Amino acid sequence: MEEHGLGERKLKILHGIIKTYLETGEPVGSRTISKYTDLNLSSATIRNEMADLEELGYIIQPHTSAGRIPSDKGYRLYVDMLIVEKEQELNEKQEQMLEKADKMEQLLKQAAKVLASSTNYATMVSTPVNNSNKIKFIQLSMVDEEQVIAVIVLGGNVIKNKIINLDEPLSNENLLKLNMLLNTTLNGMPIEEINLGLIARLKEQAGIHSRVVGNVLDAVADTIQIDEDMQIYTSGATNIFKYPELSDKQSAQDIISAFEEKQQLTELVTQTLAQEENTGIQVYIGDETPVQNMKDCSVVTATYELGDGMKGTIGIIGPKRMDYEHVLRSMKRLQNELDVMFHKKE
Amino acid sequence: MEEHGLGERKLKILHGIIKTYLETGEPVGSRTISKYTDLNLSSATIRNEMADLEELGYIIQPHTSAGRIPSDKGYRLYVDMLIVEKEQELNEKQEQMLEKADKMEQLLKQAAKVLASSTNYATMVSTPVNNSNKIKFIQLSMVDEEQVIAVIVLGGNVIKNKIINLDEPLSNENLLKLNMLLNTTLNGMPIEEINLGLIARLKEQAGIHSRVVGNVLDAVADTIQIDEDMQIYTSGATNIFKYPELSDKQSAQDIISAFEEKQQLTELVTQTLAQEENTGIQVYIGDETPVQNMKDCSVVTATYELGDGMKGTIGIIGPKRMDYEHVLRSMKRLQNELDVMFHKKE
DNA sequence: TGTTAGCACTCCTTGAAATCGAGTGCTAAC
DNA sequence: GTTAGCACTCGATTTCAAGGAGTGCTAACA
Repeated sequence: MEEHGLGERKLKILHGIIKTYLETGEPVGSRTISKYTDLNLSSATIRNEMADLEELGYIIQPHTSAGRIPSDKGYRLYVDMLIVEKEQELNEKQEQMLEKADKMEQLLKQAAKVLASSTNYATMVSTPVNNSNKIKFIQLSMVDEEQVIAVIVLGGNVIKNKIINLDEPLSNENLLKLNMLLNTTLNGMPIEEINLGLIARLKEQAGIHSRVVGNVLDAVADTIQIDEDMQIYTSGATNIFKYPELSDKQSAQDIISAFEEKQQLTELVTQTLAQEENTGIQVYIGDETPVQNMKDCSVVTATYELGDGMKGTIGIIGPKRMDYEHVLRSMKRLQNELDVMFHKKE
Repeated sequence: MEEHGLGERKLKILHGIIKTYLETGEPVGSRTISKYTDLNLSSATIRNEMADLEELGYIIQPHTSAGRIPSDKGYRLYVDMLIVEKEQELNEKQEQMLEKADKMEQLLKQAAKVLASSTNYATMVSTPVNNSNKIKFIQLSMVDEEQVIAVIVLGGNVIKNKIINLDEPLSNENLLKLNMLLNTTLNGMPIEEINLGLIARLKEQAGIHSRVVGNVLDAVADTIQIDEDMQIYTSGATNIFKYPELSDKQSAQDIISAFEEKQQLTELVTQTLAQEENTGIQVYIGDETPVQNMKDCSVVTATYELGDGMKGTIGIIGPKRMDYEHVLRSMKRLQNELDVMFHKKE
């Protein structure tokens, strides 16, 4: 994690300050710490240590005659210690808090809701996306004289469709040929290998019918390529109003529009998925966050997996004085639960 | 609309008060009206009239020494007048503000966004739902030994799928039979006619294979029935922060969670669609709204149609001092635009 | 040398009092 | 019926004083 070079005592004091501040949201003074910790030191001594901690950048004094609040650096140290500590106690007993829901979509929505209400922060859950997925099934069928429907199933049973409007008739015979061609060529193929070159070759092989066939192939390629199908479900955005430091108009507006417009959350997910961490859990404090709108918050993300290279992200957004302990625990639990659920379902 | 029995002059004064209040959001005094209107009356006279209007319940005095603000009743009168007035000028020239987007989903999202940014209110757009839709195409295909995919296309090109896990193998022959059966029976059938009785009859006809076949049929029926597929897209929820009267924590929280949880919006849509209005545009002021969380707002909804009985809803949520004129105009325009777009696309 | 008591000082918070001003209702005159 | 004039009301804003939490520093203590 990091060299901090703080003595035991300074560490304890810092810990005390952060812990207290997490609860109260008010700057914490020397007297409080003096009584709170088991150090048996007078407030004066604490004051001296605090002065040091401030100089080292771990805490901040909002104004001369106020107590201290943690800086981002302080939070960071605290969280890092916490993560180390928590990694020990793996495989914690996990209750089943999620009812079974037969649709994944429902399940994830519910997960977000449960997480939000159990933490009192804003949450998001993304549907899993495939960085490297394979085509499992592909088929064209006539709907009527003017329309063909393409159905494609990817690994993880992701289904994609497209209705293709024909501008000239396509014989049953040709449809059959096309289906054969598509199946022999594309079946089992990872989608990232499907590119313009391949499509061109396919068109060539399809031979003389190239105009209609070409259109159909283009449509198919298009359908596969577009992977905007990551959905993000959010819940508890209004929880931020529980924290005065995020409740002023500007902050609230920033955070909530990030939640509504989803664009920024998508980036957050992408970035999270890209980063390969051992535990799969990441904590962004203040400016560390990839989402500019949330620079006054802390963001905790976790990755869950489905196999087949499908991965999704869970996220919690709250004030910097977040109950990191609880959040990390909840995260880990949900992460496990999702893993279990999805592997059961396969 | 309603008997109000107000004289020309009182009406003009009320109109002036509302109009001014819409712009400023501040209680409006007699002097302002005296100067604003073309009545050429002194503030004293206006004051007398105002006292009358207050007694009649059209305006309210927040406290003794303040100007007047419109009551819900006042707004109602204003809006009703406006609607009558606007119905005259149908078929107004409409600009194309929406770029073509080939996916309906994209189109609707964009519509919400455009509407939000052009009005500065919060907006929602629902995807169309079918009260009475017909099956246009239905097909089962083998994905592999253990899975069958059902693809169903409804009128309006709504596509539904379901992957069905087989617990015992299904021969190609039987699959073929099933497909034939499904097509002869269900094709062209309105979905509301598909019920348990029909399914039972189908199962009977399918004969001896009843176990596998039964499961498949159940799954198909299930897929069709579930019409939770109405999506609601929202935009500009944070616009409410532009209006101080909706910016306090409680109101903001109420409104925004209604927007996030969608549940209440769904009810709003359902209710709107149920109500058959000539123009398709409805205005709910304050307590009139079906959504409890929005009782301090005005809600304007409009219905758009796709033919085939597919209908969707557009909604605008803003403060009671909404620019009704502009909103009604925008609504009507968007309504038309959507109609045009969708009918073009068929 | 590290710890602590004591004290002057800072500066935010709270609340009361003073002031301001927009707007009213009423009366009397036109 | 309309209007000018005036006393009055009452929320909003500003001002000011007190209160108090917390600090930094110094000097004494173990």
